[in-house]
Amino acid sequence: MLREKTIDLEVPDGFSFWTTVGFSGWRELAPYLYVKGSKSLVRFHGLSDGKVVRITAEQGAEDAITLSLESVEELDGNDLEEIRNTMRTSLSMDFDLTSFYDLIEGYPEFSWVAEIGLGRGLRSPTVFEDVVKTICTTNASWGLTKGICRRLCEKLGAQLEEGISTFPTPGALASATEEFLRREVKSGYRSRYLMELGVKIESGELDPEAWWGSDADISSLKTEILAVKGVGEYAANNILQLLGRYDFLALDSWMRKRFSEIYGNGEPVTDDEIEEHYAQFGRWKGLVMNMEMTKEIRLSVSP
DNA sequence: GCGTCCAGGTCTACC
DNA sequence: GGTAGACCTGGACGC
Repeated sequence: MLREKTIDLEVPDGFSFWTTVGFSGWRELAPYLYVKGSKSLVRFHGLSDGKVVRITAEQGAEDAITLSLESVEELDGNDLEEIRNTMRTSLSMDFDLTSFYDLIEGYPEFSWVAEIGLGRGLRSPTVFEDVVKTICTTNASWGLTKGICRRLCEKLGAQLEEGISTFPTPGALASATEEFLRREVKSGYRSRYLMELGVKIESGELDPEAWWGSDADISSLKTEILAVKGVGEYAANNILQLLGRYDFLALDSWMRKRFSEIYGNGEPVTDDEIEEHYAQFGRWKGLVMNMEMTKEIRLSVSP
C-alpha cells in the first residue's frame, strides 16, 4: 500500500513546463517515464535517506507545478524539500537565460523561440546521471540508449514496486562487474566506462557534481570532462550543455545531417563550416544551433 | 527464422 | 596531428 501526497513547486517567471519537458529526449530515459500525450512527467527517485518515491509532475496553477508523490514510507519535511530541489534542478529552473533572450532579440528569425518560452530542457538531478546517460547515447541508436538506461535502473536501482526502480548510485555501478553489465544491461564495450566512472566517484577521485556551477573557465572544464573514459568531443559538449554551458556545439550524426539539409542542399558539410556559421552567437551558439536544427519538430508538436 | 549489413561515437595503435 | 580499425547492440533487409 503506497502513501500519497501532493505538493506544489513554484516556478520562475516565463517558465513553461511543456516546452521544458515536451521537447526533451531525456524524458524517455529511465527513471523518467513519459506517457505520450499525457502532459505529465514521472520520475522514480531515491532520496538521500533511502526512501523511494514516485514523483508525477504536471502543470498546476499558472505559477506552479503540482507534484503528486507515492511512497512506501512516510515522507517528512526534509524529504519534501529534497523532492522540490530534485525537480527544480531536473527542470533547469536555475538556468538564467536572460542574456540568451537578449541576444536573439537581434535575430527576427528566432523570435519563435522567445514566443513559446524555449531554452530550458530536462536534465537529471545529478551530473553523474547525466554523464552515464550521455555515455549511453554514444555509438548507439536511441532505442539502444533507452534500453540500457531502463536495464541499469532495473538491475542496479532501488525498487519501489516490481518493475519500478530508481537510477543506480555511483556505488551500485562501482560494485557491478563488467561481465554483469555486458550480460544484464547490454551496455557492450561501454560497460567498462560505466563501471570505471562509478569506481572513481566512489573513491573520491572524481566529483562530477563539482562541475555544476563551476567557476572554472570553459576550456578547463571541458578538459576535465574529456578525461572521463568513454566521453569524447560530442559527449563532453552534450554534458556541458546539460550544465547550462552552450559555448560548444554538440555535433552528432543527426545534427550534421540536419545542418546539411538546411544549409548544404544535402551535401556533406564540415564541422568547421558549422562552427563558423554559429560563431556569431558566442557562448550561446550551442543553444541557438539546437533550436534551429529542431525547429520543425518543436513547432509541429503543439502543447 | 536465420544471416548479413549498417548506423552510431570513442579509444587505441600506428604512421 | 591525422587516420584506420575495433568495439557492441539492435534494427532493417534479403533469403
